Amino acid sequence: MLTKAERTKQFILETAAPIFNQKGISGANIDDVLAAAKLTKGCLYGHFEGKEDLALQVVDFMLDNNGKKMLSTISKGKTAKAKVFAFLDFYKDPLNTYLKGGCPVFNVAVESDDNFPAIKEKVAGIIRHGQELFVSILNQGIADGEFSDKLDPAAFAFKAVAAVEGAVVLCRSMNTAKPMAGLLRSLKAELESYAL
Amino acid sequence: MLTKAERTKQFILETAAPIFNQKGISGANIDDVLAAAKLTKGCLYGHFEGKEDLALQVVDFMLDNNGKKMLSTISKGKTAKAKVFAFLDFYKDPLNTYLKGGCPVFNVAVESDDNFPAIKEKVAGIIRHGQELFVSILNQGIADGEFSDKLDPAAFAFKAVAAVEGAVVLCRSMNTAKPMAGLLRSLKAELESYAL
DNA sequence: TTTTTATTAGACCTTTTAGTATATTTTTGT
DNA sequence: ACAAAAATATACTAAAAGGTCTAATAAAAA
Repeated sequence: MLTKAERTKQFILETAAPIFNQKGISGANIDDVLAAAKLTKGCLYGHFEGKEDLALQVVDFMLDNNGKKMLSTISKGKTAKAKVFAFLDFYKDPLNTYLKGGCPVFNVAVESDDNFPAIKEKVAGIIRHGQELFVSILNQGIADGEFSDKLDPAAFAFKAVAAVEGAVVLCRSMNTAKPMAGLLRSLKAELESYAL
Repeated sequence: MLTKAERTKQFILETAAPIFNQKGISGANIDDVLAAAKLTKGCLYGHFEGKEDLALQVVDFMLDNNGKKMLSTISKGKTAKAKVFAFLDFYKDPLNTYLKGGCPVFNVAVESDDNFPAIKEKVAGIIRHGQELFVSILNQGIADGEFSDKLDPAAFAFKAVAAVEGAVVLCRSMNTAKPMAGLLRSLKAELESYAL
């Protein structure tokens, strides 16, 4: 069993995550988190050194969660095609993301870009790792005779992720999930055009 | 000739734009802007009601500029295909954007999403308008016999913008412009596959 | 159960940032 | 060039946000 302190810390991270994801690292403040968690300064500062530390751990928490969720989603697909489709469908409801405020990877990438070098490196690593995984899935698909070797795994992986992440932002801004459906259809068709 | 006050205001907006684009609306502060512009409070508050007003006008300034730049870029293309290619090439150097900090439309879209409803609506309008323009260019291309009517203008317009904008963020985070080149090639090839 | 230790509440302090008021300088129209 | 008006600098105040300290409470060990 987790100790009381560990549970409280976890609870703070869980409570802070949607606040940071929606308001951003700069926009979120300690008092918001405390009010949402119904906790007080003394408690929070018993678990975190300060806002910077909290922000870093919240980001870690969000990105780790996202990675796990993504992996479990993808692993449900048995074939390469099914894995890619599962990945794409993960983004089908951009207005109601499992974590309020859209994709944390992307949100953090945008904000950390010019402001938080340590966090930027962390996200960059996750993005790179995601690309590698995507590429390895497509390569497996080619090796298994699922796809033609005309398929450029790196190019498709990047295109798919860029498109889908960009689409989340566009959809959320315009307040409609509709264009996402068309995009997912198009990306699926594009992949299927390489099917053997 | 512009009055002194108008020039100063313009200068403040120009100075503030890269700061807001890089740090975000929440992350940017008045003193940053004043230091960069080598101006003082009294001056700034003579032109803007407060931070909120400044933020709103800086956003307007950035988005208007972007729109003008985009339009002039696109209008250099004579055919529909050339216009779309010009649009795509606009994004070819994501690490060195004309305005420091990446694409202001996207940055503002991400941050305003859950925090600044008025700004969110403004960006949403710009995105919608951009889509309409893109679609009308593609429709013109179909009407002119440049493209097959198998081309779905709305779907392609959304896909292209989402991909390119998403790619800017991914490239900036990973600190490499390389994948963007492949993406632009792929989007161009995709469009050309509908050429007659 | 009692003692010890860890955790949390709440009041307080500090720093940062936004905003104001007034004096001074600079424009601008005559 | 001069007077009126506008624009700007400087010093100040206000508010918000971050961070600390101590007492009280709750958890865990003896």
